[in-house]
Amino acid sequence: MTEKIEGDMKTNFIYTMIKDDLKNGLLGNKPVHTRFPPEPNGYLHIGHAKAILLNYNIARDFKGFFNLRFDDTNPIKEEQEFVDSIIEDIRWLGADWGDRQFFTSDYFETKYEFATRLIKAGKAYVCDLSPEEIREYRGTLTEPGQESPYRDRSSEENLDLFERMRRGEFPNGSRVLRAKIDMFSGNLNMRDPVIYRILHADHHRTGDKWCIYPMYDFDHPFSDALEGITHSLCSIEYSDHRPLYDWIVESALELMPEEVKFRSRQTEFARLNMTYTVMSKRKLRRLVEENHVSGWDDPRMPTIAGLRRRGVTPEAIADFQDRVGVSRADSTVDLALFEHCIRQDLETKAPRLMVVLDPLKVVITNWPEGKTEMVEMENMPGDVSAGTRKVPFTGEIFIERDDFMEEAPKKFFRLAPGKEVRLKGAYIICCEKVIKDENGKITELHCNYDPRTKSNQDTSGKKVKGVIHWVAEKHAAFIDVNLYDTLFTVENPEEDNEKDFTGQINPQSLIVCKNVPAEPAVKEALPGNRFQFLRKGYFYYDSVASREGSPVFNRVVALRDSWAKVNN
RNA sequence: UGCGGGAUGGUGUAGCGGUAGCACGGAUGACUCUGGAUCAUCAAGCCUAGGUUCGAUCCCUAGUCCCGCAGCCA
Repeated sequence: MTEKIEGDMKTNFIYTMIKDDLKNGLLGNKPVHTRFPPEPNGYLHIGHAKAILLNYNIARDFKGFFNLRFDDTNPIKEEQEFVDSIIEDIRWLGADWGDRQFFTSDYFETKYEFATRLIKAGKAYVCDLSPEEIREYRGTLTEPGQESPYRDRSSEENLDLFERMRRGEFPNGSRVLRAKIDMFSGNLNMRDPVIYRILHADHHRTGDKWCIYPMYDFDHPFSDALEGITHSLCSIEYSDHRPLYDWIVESALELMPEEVKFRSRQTEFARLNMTYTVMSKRKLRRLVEENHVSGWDDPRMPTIAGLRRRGVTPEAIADFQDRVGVSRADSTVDLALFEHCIRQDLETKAPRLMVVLDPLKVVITNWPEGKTEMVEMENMPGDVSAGTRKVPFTGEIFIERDDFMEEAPKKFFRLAPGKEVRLKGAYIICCEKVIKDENGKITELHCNYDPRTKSNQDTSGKKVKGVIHWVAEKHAAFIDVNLYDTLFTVENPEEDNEKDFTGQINPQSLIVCKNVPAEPAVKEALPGNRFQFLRKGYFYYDSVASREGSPVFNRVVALRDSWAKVNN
């Protein structure tokens, strides 16, 4: 039985490691404890969702805990606005941190104390080198650094200087506190890294209480140790920081054992990349600031806020993350996988509705003048419990313009002159006349219907290959619809470093369809509802863009379209 | 002659000494009142070269290619 449970567990290198840790008793009687440590300086995106769900799922699967900790060590970049959006996004994703919401700034005092102990232990010193000098002394990738002339100050002097740094006696950039490690290390991070800098700036939480702030490399491992994080997961670019992480944790254990809850360890995994999108905060910010999109929550953005407004469900995102897995290898996931997860989730959740996005009028010449017939349609094919609805059918309807072809190829199963097609839920019609304007544009079709072919009561014996959707003109409700395509025209917008990625933006990424006819049932839709517009895709009632009485629907994702493939 | 990572079908990911599996994507067919969904079938892979072994994707050696690192950012 245990084997069965083990078998159900995900098989990735992190789960394997944790199982081993548990088996080897590395955690003692401590439960597995993870965390997600966002810096509140921007919006979360789908790549963050990978990290959030990975950490959260581990805590869930191993019956442990998951913390949310804001990494707010840099007052210049961080804002409350982002704290709020991050909380909203993580909640929406379904990751639950219970009451364990922390700010790294909560521990500034403890961290200061730790720093002073480091100084007393001769493991840190105040350095007066300028930023430029520090860079020069650091050496290069291939050459070792050289030691700072301030490296061997007495701990009394260091302590005094550090206290005065805190008191605000020195200007920004004049001095820093550095860990005394090894200027000759092959790992740049170990060359006496800066651990505190002077920043006379207001912090979004601590206000003007501090004018010195810890650096990530000092702060992060220590916060993990304080919170008892057992497995500190981060992305690959932090691999080089791991020795420093361990140095800090070991030092904390040695100098501050009373505060340290666990000897945390860092494990790195590859971040998520997706085709047809960019993921870096900097690039996403440019898209917003240069108005290539309408904002952080533009439905074309890979941000959580954007995906939510697009209409993607948190379940689809979770499923996607499960399928993507986690490894240490660089990878770019095919957007098609994400779209598949979305479709699969919505397939059984989204009731069907008929909407014509590009209307072409059809007059049914033999339909009794003025007659409206209510036809019954399933809300969810294959799911009787979802019930049916009545849809009005009349002699003047709209069909999709591309469901008609004047000169149709053999494989075209829809309407063409002299050819028959079924109107979904209603009758089979045959096209008898094409009406055009002076420019040759088709403005209207005249068709006749076969009264024997009513859906579910068909006595004609006719078999037609094509079934199309329609909306009765007289009863139509009108809605606005946004059709989205990928924001970029190329799979990897960042591939060519010479070209700016904004040059690859897809001019067709948003197509707005105004006042498009929909069956009257759409009037009962509520903001936040999702539907499948028959044959057109899944759509989301966008509460942000909609106004009273004029709903806006965003296409979450189109349906798979095998005709489009045949077609080209 | 810096340090640290990584290479399994088109894409993502399992397998860690015993016939290379899953998913997406692709192809073909069936079914269908959504060219949707569903079902069936097929194509497609271990970076290279040596070595160890009865047997290597896995272990060893030597390469190749790719990624990250020189903020008082995180």
